[in-house]
Amino acid sequence: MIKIMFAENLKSLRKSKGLTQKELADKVGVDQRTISAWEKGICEPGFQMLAHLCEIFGETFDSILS
Amino acid sequence: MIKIMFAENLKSLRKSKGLTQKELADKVGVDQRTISAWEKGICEPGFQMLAHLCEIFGETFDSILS
DNA sequence: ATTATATACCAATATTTTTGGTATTTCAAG
DNA sequence: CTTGAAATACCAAAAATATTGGTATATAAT
Repeated sequence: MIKIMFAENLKSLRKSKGLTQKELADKVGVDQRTISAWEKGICEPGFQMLAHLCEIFGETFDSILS
Repeated sequence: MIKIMFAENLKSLRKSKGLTQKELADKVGVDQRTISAWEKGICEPGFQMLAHLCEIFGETFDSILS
């Protein structure tokens, strides 16, 4: 059973770009607390939003999910 | 704006394995109509389920989503 | 044509995600 | 230290999305 690493990956990618949760939230059009929830593994975005995040960070689906 | 091809990919992967919606549904533990909805782009599975589907079809996240 | 199997539709339910309001934490400046 | 501002997190309700019960329609084989 594969573990989805999205939460941790998102957090470290965001930090590596020097962005705050609020800044990333604005970029993708959600609230800062949504980013917080994603990073804490409370919930996850849909595919379209995931693609948007991949685009921003220059990552593939595979790298951001595993 | 990237188009997510999940719906079409899922359908063709399922057919390439010679599975019916019901058979795939049983494999992953959902109803046949859920598979139908995924294939018609009405809704989409979560990451864990997506990973399960990738595993079954021997595909990567990238190949199943793009 | 009849039966069996496969897929799709609608509407209600269940579940998940998102946010309003706010609390806590972090951290730099004095 | 203490203060103030920026960053992140918590709770509960709202909003949005996914799933399924009941059933209809379609596809295929005999």
